[in-house]
Amino acid sequence: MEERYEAGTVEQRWQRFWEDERTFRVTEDPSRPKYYCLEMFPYPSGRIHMGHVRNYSIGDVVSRYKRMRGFNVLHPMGWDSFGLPAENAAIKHNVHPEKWTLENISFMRDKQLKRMGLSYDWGREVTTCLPEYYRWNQWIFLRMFEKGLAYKKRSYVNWCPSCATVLANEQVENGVCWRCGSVVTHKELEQWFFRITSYAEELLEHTDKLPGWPERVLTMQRNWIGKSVGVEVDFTVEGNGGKLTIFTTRPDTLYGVTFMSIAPEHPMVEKLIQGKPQADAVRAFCQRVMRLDKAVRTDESQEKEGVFTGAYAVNPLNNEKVPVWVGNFVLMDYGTGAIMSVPAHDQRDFEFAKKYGIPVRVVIQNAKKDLDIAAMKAAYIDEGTMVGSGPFDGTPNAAGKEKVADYVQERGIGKRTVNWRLRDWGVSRQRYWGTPIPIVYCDACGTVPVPDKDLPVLLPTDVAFTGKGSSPLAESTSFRETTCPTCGGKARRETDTMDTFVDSSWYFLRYCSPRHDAAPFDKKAAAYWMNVDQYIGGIEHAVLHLLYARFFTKVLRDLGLTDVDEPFKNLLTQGMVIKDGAKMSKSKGNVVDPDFIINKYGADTARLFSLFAAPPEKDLEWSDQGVDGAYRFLHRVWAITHRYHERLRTVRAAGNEARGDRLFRKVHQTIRKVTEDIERQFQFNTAIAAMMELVNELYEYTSKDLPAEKLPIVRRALETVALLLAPFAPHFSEELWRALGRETSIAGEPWPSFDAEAIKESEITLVVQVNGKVRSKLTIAAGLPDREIEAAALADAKVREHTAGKSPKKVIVVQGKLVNIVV
RNA sequence: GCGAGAGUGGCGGAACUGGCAGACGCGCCGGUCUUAGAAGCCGGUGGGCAACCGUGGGGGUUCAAGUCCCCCCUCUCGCACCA
Repeated sequence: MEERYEAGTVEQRWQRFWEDERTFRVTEDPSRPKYYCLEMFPYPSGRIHMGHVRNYSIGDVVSRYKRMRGFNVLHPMGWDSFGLPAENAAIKHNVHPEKWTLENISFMRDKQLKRMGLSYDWGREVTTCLPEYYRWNQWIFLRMFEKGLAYKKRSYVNWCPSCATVLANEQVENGVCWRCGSVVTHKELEQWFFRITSYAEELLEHTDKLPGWPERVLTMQRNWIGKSVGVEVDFTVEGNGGKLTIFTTRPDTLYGVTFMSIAPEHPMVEKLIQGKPQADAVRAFCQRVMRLDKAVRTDESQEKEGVFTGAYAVNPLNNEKVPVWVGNFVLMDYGTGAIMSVPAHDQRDFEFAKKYGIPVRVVIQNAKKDLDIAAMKAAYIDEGTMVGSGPFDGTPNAAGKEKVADYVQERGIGKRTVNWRLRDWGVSRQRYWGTPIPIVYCDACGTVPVPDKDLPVLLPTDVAFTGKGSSPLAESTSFRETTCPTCGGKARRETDTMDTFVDSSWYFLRYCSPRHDAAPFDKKAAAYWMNVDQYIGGIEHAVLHLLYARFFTKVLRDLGLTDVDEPFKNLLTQGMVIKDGAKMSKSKGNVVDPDFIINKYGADTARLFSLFAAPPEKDLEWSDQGVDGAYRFLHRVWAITHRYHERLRTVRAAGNEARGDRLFRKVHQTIRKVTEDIERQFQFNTAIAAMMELVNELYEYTSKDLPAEKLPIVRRALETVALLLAPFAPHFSEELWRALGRETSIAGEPWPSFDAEAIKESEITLVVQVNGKVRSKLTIAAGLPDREIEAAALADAKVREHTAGKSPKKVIVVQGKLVNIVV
């Protein structure tokens, strides 16, 4: 053993060892319990950042710990490698996206991740931009197409005029493109969609079956899915006999309707204004509203405006005639694009009615105090009794909701419905660097799926990246022109590619059998490994990726490929790494480069610090001095091991015979503490603190000349430190283990167990309080009865001082903790 | 506005079912070693001269409250014209 700890040499040695020994390669083994630990795979941007270091350090502790506990641990890594940055690099630096991506991957894998000493089974690496992976995206797409889960429709989408592509909702930040800052516009395009709404109900219901997920993520998903139960009711348009269908969650207020509002895009608008004097004004209004960007339009602070169409609709419940307005706040893509307005019981309708002088009619009466329309300053939205509602008068409104719904349904003027906020998932992207959509358009046969035998539809490499016009695929004649698989005639390929979220929606299944070439994954392998026991990643994917992955898992289950309903059993959302109180970013100049830290201190220090500075789910404030502290701790462990390793060569580690020894007790207390902290929600920071305490105790224990008979206890302590530290600072621990004369790899050693008997203290220190204030401390034998403890406390000199001769009114004894004397 | 989470020394953070607030680390102060310094090692470190006071503020329950209850303030994150 070297006298000084040189992280670089140590880490290289063990990284080579693990690689040569194939230490972390795994296969299915039904005789052992499996554990699947997964961190969200990275986009190969070129360099890892501190967020990755933290994410992978957390996952690696979990994996190595579970491994030491005897689990067969699947811990894979791969690359989410399709996406815009590669293409932008191509335009800017004239390098092909594939070359750029693959080079980034080898750099990040070989020069960065492998230097962190992560226990990945690199034999399972998955790279989504390779045909062997994306052909299965295409295969799954075709299965979904067959089941009607993938379909094409015209719709309005976010469009960045400068990047010349559709943007996903998440790529639009405050109405501008996340990448170039251009104002995002809307464009009506024919796009492919996945029918995620077919699974809305199950996606929502199963949020109750994920106790291992953070509540806030589940809440975000529930909000996003946005289930809303209500009724559709048909209003007849007076005069032209047309029908206006509205959706409402408040059928109990149907008798209070005083006007209707429809979206400017509503197909009925033209019909309603036909021949009316208002026609031009309405058209102008609609034009003006529709021109606005979605972000502006749906901003709540946007003034609520409307215009009367001149038409009237008839309320089917009371046959009353109410005016139909066009409102700028009515959305065509939610519900039916038309609403009934009840100003007395809806705040927005109330404001609108006040603004335009529309009548207000109370139909839900407040039981405590009658509502007075003239005095009302806001809509009454609380519970009450139905009034002015014909046959329903006197019904409590909660029950009224059901009764009116039944009534409407019986009379055939409407039906119960459920509306979802969740939209179908638009997956088309007008970009090159993604999975080609396996569809061919033939003038004779229409939309034709590419047959399985022709998969993969390869991305052509000989395309031009100009950054102008349409996407390189659309410009590529050789790609676009093909023959129809059905009739053999001339046909053209779909030139859009798939959203990269498709890639990440099932990669965790691919890891189970990454080289399988008959299906996306081997069913048996997946049955053994799935589901993911622990998934770890950033909160930013709370809705998108995590919802899509859940959706895909259910689709694949329904295709008979897997039996699991949910992909991720437990989810840990780790906090951000921040510096000087702000997220690390180039523009703020507060970025800490992982390479720099690893070169200077080694990976073990980088890992240890990022685990020690904060609990995993909280933000971590980066501190250069804190890193020094972690480094110093490893040096301390190294130094004391070095001091004893020669003398310990022939010494066996102490066992039960050492019970009662101070250090031996601390060893076992530490095993318990570290084990509990890992098991209890991965509290690595306190686990590391406990190891530091043990090392501090060890220094104190050895500070005076140590008799030879204590050496077995020192050996036990050092071996335990090495074992407990193994998941956290793996290279370092291997080296200690070797220095202590052990020949095995510590990564395969069983996790130490503690001896409950050894933990027990023979003497305990009790706090003695007088009237709740600490006045003295008592060191007594453990396990004395309350009576004796009380007597000892009352006899204490300092206690007598504070009780001043008064006799105690009450004495509380809490075993092992304190005595409180009340006078 | 609604929902979730948080507020503890100079800093990051501990404190299991109410039971010594501040574990551990950083920083700072002192000692040792050294010609000197760095590193290491050892000791100290919430405030206050003290009685005492201290976990965002104010009430309460309790022998005992960071922890439980009520009211309020601040911050972070999500949702937010969804009919």
